[in-house]
Amino acid sequence: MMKVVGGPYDSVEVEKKVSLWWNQNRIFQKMVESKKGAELFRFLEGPPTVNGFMHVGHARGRAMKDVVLRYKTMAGYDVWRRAGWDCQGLPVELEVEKKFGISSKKEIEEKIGLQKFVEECQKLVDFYLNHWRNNSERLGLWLDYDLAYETRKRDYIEFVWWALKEADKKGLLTEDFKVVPRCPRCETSLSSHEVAQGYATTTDPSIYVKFPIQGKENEFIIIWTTTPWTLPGDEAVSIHPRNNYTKVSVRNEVWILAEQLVERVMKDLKVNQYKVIDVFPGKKLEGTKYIHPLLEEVPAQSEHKGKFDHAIICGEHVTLEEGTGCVHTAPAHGPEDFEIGKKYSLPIFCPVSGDGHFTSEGGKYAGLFVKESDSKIIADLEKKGLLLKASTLEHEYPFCWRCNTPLIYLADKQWFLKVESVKKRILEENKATSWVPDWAGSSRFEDWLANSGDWCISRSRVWGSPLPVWICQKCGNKHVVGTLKELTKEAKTLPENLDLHRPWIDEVVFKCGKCGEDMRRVEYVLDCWLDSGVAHSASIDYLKDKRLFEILYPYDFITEAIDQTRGWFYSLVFTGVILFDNSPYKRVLCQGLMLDRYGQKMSKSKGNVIWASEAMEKIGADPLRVYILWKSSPWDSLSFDYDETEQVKRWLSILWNIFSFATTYMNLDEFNPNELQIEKIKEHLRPEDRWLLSRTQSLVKNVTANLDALYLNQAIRDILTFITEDLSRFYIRLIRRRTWVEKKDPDKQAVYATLYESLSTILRILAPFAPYVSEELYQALVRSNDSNAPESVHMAVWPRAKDEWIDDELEANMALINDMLEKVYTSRQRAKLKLRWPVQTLYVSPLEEKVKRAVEALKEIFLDQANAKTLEILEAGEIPTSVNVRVDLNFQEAGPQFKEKIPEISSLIRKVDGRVVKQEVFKNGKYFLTLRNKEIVELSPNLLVFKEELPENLTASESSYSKIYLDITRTPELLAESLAKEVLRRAQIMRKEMNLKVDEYVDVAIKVLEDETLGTLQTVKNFLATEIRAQKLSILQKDLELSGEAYVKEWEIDGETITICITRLNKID
RNA sequence: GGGCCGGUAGCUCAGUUUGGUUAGAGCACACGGCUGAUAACCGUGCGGUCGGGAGUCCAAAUCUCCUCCGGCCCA
Repeated sequence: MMKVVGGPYDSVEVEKKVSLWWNQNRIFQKMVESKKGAELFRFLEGPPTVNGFMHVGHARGRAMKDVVLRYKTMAGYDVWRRAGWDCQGLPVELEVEKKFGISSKKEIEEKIGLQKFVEECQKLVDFYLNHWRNNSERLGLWLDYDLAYETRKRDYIEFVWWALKEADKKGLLTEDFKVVPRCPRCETSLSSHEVAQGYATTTDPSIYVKFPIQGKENEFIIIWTTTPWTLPGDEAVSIHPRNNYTKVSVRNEVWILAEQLVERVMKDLKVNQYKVIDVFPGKKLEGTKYIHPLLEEVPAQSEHKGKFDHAIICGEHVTLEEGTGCVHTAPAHGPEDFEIGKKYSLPIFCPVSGDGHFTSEGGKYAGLFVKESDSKIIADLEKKGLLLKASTLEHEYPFCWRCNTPLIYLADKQWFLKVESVKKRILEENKATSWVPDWAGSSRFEDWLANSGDWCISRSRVWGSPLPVWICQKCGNKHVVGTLKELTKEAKTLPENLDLHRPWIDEVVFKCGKCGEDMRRVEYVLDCWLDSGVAHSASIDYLKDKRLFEILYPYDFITEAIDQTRGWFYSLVFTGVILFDNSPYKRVLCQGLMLDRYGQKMSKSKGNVIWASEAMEKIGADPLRVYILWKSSPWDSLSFDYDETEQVKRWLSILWNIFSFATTYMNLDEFNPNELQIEKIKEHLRPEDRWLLSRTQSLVKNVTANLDALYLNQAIRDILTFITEDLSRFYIRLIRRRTWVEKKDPDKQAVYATLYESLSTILRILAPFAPYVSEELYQALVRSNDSNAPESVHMAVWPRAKDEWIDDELEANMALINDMLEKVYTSRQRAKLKLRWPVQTLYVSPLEEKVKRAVEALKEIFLDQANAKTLEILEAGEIPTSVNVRVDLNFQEAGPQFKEKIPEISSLIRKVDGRVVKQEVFKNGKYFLTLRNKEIVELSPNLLVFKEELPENLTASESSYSKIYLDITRTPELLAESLAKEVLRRAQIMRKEMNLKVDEYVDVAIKVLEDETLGTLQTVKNFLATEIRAQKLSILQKDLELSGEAYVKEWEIDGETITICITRLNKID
């Protein structure tokens, strides 16, 4: 027996029920089992950082993953879908710091202790990991969670080490300087993210300094700076190669600066008399040497004698918005300075230590805090006559977000993976990768790759994979550890039960192979992007057993948000090429970002974040998924708006109601889908049935193609349109009457077979998008009848489109019929004719031949839906005989052509029967008129105007395909039928209000006031009795005798009061 | 400053690859209708300088150039 889908659609309720059922019956495991041995589809899960909660943006990416994986599974693949979690990194540390009420690395070491701190990080990760797994499962994302990989696990870290050792063998692991923003008080470096949140307005010195040009008397290059303390570290002056520079004569001196800035600088320096003596492009200055302005104060500078040390160099980064266009360059104190310094092989001279004090290399300033040195340096410059002006400036400068200390940029030793030698391979591999959308790979990612520099992989933090590098304290010998085995075998001291994290790993000491001294670990941890970047192999036990690697690598598919261009997409391809010389992924779906309803980025500080758990509780996982997938292309940004999810819920409700309708009647009629397949009842299929079957197959075809192309929104949109337009709006409405027929009528059986076929197909293609509701409906419609059917819709086979069922002509004809029906409704509305009132005749005047064929083929549907008795199909361009057609000239067009002949032509053409002219014009494209002087005039359609004069009983409307005339004459028979339908409708409302079963019989009495009404109703008594399911039907003029079970209601119909009384026959149980 | 994405009705989006009839949907709003699957649904109406400017072309939302606004990434 068909299980009936009842009640209104309650997504949350359905999902609770289904997920319980899934768990109890181990459906996920069974699904996985059932695909063992099939062709593999290899998916690599990008591990979410398990820090913080899952928001709807995360849910979006996870919904996309799930759609693809479920689809591929149903399509017959054995899908590799191991879950993974990114556990380490700064965000976890920051949250733990907050928990302890501290805010710097220094405090971790001094107040908490590394061990306690790391243990707390582990606990926090446990907490969030649990949250993420629960919410992912609630969302319906089916991954293999039990075997999930975690970047904090021993085996995982071991692989990261192995990868670094491989990189080292290839000469790609190096130590180098990097300029990083640093808080001198917390003694820690800050990430760019941290820097961004600490900008504030502050007052700093603003000084102009003259740098004497070597070998020239009184010639200077003029620079401007707000950080005098960086002058001891100055190594060069940068100028823009393509901007013009000038030599300006001031008093007895020559100054060099950018042409464009001369006026402004002179004004600022209060120099009134000057003369520009030369103008030339900056490039010409390259290599010009100057004397370091603090050479005497900072003796270490005199050792810098390279080709470009203390020289003018060229840099595209030089702007002409402030200063002099000549930029003092200290490679150790600015990222841009550092970059250009490397290009010109300048020394990375950093006379400042991590706490912001000058070291002994700072000469005269040794021991001074940088900010305190500013005034001393200014005074020294003044003394030497090199200072042009010292004032102050208000500007934006970054401060430490924790302690509000101004940040300083310092060069620091860090570890890098070198990119140069592998870049070509990475670019090649990226070209071979399939990106959706294409531009994400071919433009955006390629641009990033082409411009990427060496990857700084070291972090001066605690909670991360430790850098596996040990350095000899004496001779500087370097030892990179690649495996645990190597560690345990070769270490000189090894703590018991070694945890690979800090602080335990820091206790491991090696003996130097060269000099025998102790080797200690370099106290860095690794960038967490390196952790996730090796997920391609670290997640599958590569070091222990390569079998999985051999079948999985490279993976078929990954999908993450567009911001992973610089993150995971990059770290994957980088490590893949380094280790295995190819990219770990073949295809990428790039996801857009999730914004709030106003298009603003969601952020905690704005307070506009929508958590996934909240959304799922509020609207349910299915509606959330469908909404997210439906609203925009996967790669476009999406503004999340709760109000809009209502629409999606309504659509799913329609689906639910369709099933409610279908299962109710199928159950009532004991329809058995297994006995009655389409093939068996083929000859009873009506055109609308064949149409629905055709539409269903077309839909399957489109959805499959869109899923293959990863146009997920197109796929779900097509499904939703089919459900609302084709099924609900059209087919169900059309076949409703056929389901009311008693007994096992083949015409009704055809409806059921058709509906069953279509609905069971829809469920399967909807399953990846809305897994819960699809399951619930599948269990009711399919599984309740067929114990041989797959246990779950997610174990069912993806439908293959049956081309032989697709009838393009039928679909096109039906579209034409619908177009015409719209016009009928328009006409009815104009004539104030309710659709419930039948009309006698409908004339169709097709404008194209195909319309005629469509109407002929689907005449019955057309009449039925239009509620008309007879249909007259006219020839193309023909007009019903009762319509008078008048023809006249289009004077605007005809005037210039015929000029003085116009009056005659006009009077002649008016006398002709317009119908004849119109038909002639329609057939031949022209009409010939003979004038009194025998001249023959050719009239083309654009010269003529036709005016139809409709008789009172006709109303007309026109579409691009046809013209429709409706005969609205109301005969007594039509009036009787109209009245019957009015009464019927009200009786049906009453039945519903009485909560009668659909097929329950009743007694009915109808009281009318007018004799005429009584007579009219008598003529349709049988019709009424059948439709209301009245065992006894009486139509009276006297008062009704009421029994206790009777339900009575008075109605106003066309100004007359009609009382309907319905009596229940069966007792209520 | 560079790269990429987007800008179409009050709102959310199609359409742009490949130029071609009157630029389409849904929501919202107004009016009307339908209803024994329906807290549903249907019709009609209202609503458009296709961000702006210039160009190419018989023809531009669509191609080219410039420009403005928003977003992401990089400097």
